[in-house]
Amino acid sequence: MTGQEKKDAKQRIYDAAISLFARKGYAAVGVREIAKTANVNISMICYYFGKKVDILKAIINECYDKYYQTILNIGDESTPTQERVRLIVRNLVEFFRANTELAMVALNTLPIDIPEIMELKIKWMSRKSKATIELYTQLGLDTNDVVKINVIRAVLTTIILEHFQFRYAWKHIMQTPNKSKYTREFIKQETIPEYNDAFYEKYSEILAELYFHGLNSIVAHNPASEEGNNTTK
Amino acid sequence: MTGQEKKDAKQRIYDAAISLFARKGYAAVGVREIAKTANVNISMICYYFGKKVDILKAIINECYDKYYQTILNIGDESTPTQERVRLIVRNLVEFFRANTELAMVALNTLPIDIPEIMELKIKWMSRKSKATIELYTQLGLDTNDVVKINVIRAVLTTIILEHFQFRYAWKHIMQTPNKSKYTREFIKQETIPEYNDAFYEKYSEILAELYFHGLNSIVAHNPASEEGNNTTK
DNA sequence: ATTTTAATCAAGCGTTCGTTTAAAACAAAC
DNA sequence: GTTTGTTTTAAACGAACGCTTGATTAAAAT
Repeated sequence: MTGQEKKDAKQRIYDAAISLFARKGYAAVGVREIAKTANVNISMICYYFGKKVDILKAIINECYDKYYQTILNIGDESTPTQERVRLIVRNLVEFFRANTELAMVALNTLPIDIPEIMELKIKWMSRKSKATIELYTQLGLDTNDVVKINVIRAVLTTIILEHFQFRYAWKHIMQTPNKSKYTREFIKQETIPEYNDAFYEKYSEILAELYFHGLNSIVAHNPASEEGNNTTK
Repeated sequence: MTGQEKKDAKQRIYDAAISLFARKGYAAVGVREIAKTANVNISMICYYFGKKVDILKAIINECYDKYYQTILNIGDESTPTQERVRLIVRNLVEFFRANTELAMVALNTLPIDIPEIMELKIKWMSRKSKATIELYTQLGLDTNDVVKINVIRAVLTTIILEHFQFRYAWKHIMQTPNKSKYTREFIKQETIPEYNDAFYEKYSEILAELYFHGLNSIVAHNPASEEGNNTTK
């Protein structure tokens, strides 16, 4: 009760940063804005995190950590293939639903010109590649076919992330008080459901269906006019 | 020959901005850096574009304009469905291939806190929604089923964009002189093909396959335990 | 020959950036 | 009640930010 009622300053800074980075992007948010949102002094950020980029590091680490717990928790090779696909879709959807802003920041931030972030992302992507190979093999996919791998590499994550980004943007569009002509027209034209449990149950089911049958079709796909240029290391 | 040899200043500013925005993100790039890269004085940017945000507007407009030329150029309803899917995938891949940086900037920039950009994007997205309805109908998709629409809404664009973002990032990873342990390990572990015409022909074919069969599976999908909660406006 | 227009430049406006410092406030421990 | 270590504060550092100004140049139009 001695001030434990409110979250400690570090957590408030962290939460404010996630929220602001998600909405504006990492570079567009200043430390002063984070401090103000978190109701702390500017130098608290330095005190708890060091540099601004260290907040981003913490965000990326938390996100990928949770992300990999998610995709690893889909049973082993004894589980039927379609069931595993259903599980991975369902888990991913739940992950993004529970960590929308966290995932938006971690997955959207362009790392190319921030070497430390680039390295961090590469470290995690390296893990992911290894983790997914096993699933691809079970699906019957030729993991030496670089084209097929390039097509499906990040399909699931990307599709789901895009959905939550659209949902996130939509929420902000609706909250904007003064809407332009185009915006009002767009709102009228789009049919947006309630994003509740029922929606995401159906969403996961349909996405799993699409993913499973899509994958099966390219596993079976062997073009006639192609010689084996699939192991071009 | 009177200085027409080099592109005019406005074009140099525009090209520099696209390249820098793609690599670092809009907010992380300053006008001074754009001017320096374009080899012009800072005030030329104001002279030709006005505000910094006006460069972004021009980029977004050019991108979406080309984008819609692309997705509209896939024949009409008399064209066989699978052929139209093949066409739209092929065209989209060619579009992203020819305009990678332009598309990265236009599609990745977070618009929520820049009202003018938000409006611009909404204007274009509104057009897209209308344009794709016709194709969905031909595919046999129930366009009143908000869940199915939510699943496939931006699937194609998102998948292809992700591929080119990965390719873009990979190029920069390889160009970095001092690579860390993780990076070297990642490079060794990944098999990256030559991204030439042959690759993208096969890539388009496989993606079209995945998309077509995935779509067909969800068109046919009618869950038993669901009553009609699909018109929840 | 004179005026108009378009293009370019150096310099600087006020503001905000990420970061740091040194000291105050506070807690618990002795 | 003093000490000790943690948390918080105000103030300020130099650098970079977006943007503007006023002068200069060269070509075009009159």
